[in-house]
Amino acid sequence: MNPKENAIKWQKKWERAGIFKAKDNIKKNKFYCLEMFPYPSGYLHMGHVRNYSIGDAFARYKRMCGFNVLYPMGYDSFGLPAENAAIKEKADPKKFTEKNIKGIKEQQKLLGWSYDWDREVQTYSPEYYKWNQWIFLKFFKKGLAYKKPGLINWCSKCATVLANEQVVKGACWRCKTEVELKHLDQWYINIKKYAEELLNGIDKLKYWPENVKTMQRNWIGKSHGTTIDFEIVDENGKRTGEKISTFTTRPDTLFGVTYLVFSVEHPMVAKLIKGTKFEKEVKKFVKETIKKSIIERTAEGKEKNGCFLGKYFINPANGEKCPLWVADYALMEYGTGAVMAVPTHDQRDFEFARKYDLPMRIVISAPGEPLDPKKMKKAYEGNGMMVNSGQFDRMNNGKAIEEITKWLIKQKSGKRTVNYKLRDWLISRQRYWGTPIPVVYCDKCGIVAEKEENLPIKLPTDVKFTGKGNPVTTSAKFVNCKCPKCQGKARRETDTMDTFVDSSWYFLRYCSPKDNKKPFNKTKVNYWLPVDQYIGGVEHAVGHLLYARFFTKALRDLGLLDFDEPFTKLLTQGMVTKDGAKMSKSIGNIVDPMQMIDKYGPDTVRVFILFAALPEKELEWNDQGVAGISRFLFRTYNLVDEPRKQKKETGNKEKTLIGKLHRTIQQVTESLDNLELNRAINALMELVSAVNRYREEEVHLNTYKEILRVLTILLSPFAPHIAEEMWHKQKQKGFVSIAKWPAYDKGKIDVKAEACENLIGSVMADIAKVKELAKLDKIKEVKLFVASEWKFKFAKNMKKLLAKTRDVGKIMKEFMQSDLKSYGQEIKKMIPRLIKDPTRLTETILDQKTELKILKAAKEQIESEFSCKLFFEKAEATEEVKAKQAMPGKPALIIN
RNA sequence: GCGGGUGUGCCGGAGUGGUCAAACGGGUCAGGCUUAGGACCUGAUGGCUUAGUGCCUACGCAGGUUCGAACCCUGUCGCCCGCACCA
Repeated sequence: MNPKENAIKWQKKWERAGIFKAKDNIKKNKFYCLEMFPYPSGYLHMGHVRNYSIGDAFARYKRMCGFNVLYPMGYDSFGLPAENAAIKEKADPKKFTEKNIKGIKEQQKLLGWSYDWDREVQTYSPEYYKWNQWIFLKFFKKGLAYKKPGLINWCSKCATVLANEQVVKGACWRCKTEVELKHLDQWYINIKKYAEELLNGIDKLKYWPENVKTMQRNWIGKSHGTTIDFEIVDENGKRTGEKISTFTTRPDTLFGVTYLVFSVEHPMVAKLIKGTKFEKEVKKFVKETIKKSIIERTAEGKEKNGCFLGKYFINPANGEKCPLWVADYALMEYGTGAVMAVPTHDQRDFEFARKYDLPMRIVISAPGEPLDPKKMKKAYEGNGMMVNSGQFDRMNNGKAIEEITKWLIKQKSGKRTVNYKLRDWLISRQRYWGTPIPVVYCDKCGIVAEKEENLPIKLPTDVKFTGKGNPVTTSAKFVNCKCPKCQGKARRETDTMDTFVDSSWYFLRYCSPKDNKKPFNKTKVNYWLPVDQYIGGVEHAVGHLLYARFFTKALRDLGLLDFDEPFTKLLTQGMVTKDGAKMSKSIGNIVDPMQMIDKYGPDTVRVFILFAALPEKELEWNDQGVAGISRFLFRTYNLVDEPRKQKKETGNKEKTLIGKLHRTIQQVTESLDNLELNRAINALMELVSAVNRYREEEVHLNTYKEILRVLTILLSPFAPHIAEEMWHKQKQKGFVSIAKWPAYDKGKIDVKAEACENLIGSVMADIAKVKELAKLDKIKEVKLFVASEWKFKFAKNMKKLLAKTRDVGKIMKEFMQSDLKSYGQEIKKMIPRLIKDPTRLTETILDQKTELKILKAAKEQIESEFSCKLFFEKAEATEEVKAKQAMPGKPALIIN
């Protein structure tokens, strides 16, 4: 059998029979297994192979368990690479994308992943992005999508703005270019409105990995605090009538405020310095700071810089007049963009105050020696007793947070505030290959939404890719349009949507991919969703996974669906590495899945990648390991390809092998349920070894057949093509891919037999030794000494004891006081377990008959193989042996 | 700094209170079978020892709980990942 040819053969048969199609059958139990759809880069890498092999094994398993399984695939096919290719190679992005989809799909089919291809979704098609636009309009009408001027992240290389989530360590997530800040008018989606629900919802995601949940919590970044207003005064203490708001989580330190800083982008800065002698210097400072990149500004351990504004403010707590500064360490994006500074109790303020020699005052006492602002080397950020704080003195600072907030509210200079780090999602992109934002700008009517019936607003095709500016703007036909409201002349929005919009709801489209009236059919979506198992990379923890959750909630509030969370279970698969590093072109350690398939066939690649590590852990690619899997699969296949001649008599290994089979079913089933796929394969390997080891006369033909039949079923989620071929060779009907998953019978799992295995193991070891000796012609007779009597005696006594009393402690005591030597250490080890679970007594300890049986078999084997004679009666042991065998344990081999 | 995770033989990884020198696979070594092949089969693979067997050491490090700990608790160190001048 050629594994690759065999795979292709069965793939064609599956396709013809259409066995993987999901039915919108509302009565049957559904299971929605979803993988993060790929960006079609044209080739499949090992990360894909891992992701989809996990999903496929699971989808196949669930299908075989009788679920109505939805297992779809699609392509996240808008995005920059296609457009960059267009610029570079003068290709059409559409053709480029279609070519790539074709390529990647061929490879996916070759791996035998059991998708329902009828439901394929491609985000670049007008039939799909029409609904992006439709949803956008719904959001727009609800105020969830809006345009506003703002300070945005700009990537000069990609020539577009980026969402917050797309800035990684101050650089563009895609090209790693340092991000600049710019003031621009941009489209946003009001995800912040859902911040609270998104945060609370995390607690309900019981089956999500902890790290992903933590990342989302941190990203949303909720903090409770107080907004405090300060009145601004001039040098003489005269009120200017202006107020400044600050956000703090530590209102207890209010009495320690000695100055206040604005961020350089704060709009009040310019107002306060206008026409003063400070104007020139401050402006210079602000300009220089803004010019610096985010990376530079947020570098670790960076010295803080600032500039005095020439104005002051009044601390409402003590009426003190303190200076106003602008500083580079205050961030416009967080809180109000202004910070009340408490040098003694905040490290950043401390550093700043030291540098510019600003006053410090202790307001919270630390335990131990009293704090001295002059001697302090760092701020004290811990808890303690309030001091220098008027009426709040001697209060615990935790209580003071509450009391001072109450007091501020009463004074009308403060309020409780909940602050989030999460910011609204910036979705407009100044690029071509994306969904056009369906609005127009009319001189008369302003921003006007397109009419629904005009959708889709198709991407223009008469554009030039110059590499400069947004190509969409080069299409006059597209830009110049009519206002949907007044029919007058208007300009069309040329920005396109972030591709993360596309992927925020694609999993809904799979339920009714051809619907041309709605983005998705509500009934079907309510049937299939939420996704039961989602699988993908952890890199989407705060991007895609948060957006998709948001979309679900927003669409729910639009009445389009009836659930709150899209993904019930999430698995983030680990990286695939080679030589200890992530596979990458630059390191040159890439393993091409296609080469592996040519050499070994898809089953080997799949099984290796599932077996080599737990799905969520890092996986080190190992060529030798792959060869090992290939051998395992051949060994398995050979069981049916070259069947042994079975006898139609009941053999002595019957029970053992059936027990092993049921144990395997149990292990594979349980492992699959927990997505521990490596362990499932592990169990299969053990079964194959066990089947390989028995002898013809040991098992009845029917038993043998049944074992192979079930083994084939168990193998099929992992190595479906080989399993099909095996199924076929066994003359089974239909496809094993949709065969019924076997149930295991706990009663058939022969615990006794399993315990025997150990014994057999040791006997076998002895046989091996005998073999060696036999070869050397050194023995004529072999005596096997069995000393197992003690076990049964002991067990009996134990049973009696347990029957008398249930006081385990007492038994323990009695036992420890008794003469251990007479029992031996073996027994000592055994006791507590017996106490723990007396019912296992008969299971753990073999009955004498079984043990003798095994030994008899071993004896026969040895005798026939080596034409020697073997004794194993205790009585035959010589006195000498008895003496040496001070501690009888396992059967021992005596060679005369 | 904060948060999440992790640490077991040559390697990947089992094992989460007792029958454990540690499953299964890979590698290596020895042997078998062979129309010699990257196929298949058997055995060995912590240390010291034996006729059989047994003993010692080991699960990052240090303590603790327990009759008994790789497993539970405390502290500590290393590694990986995420966030980070978030007021």
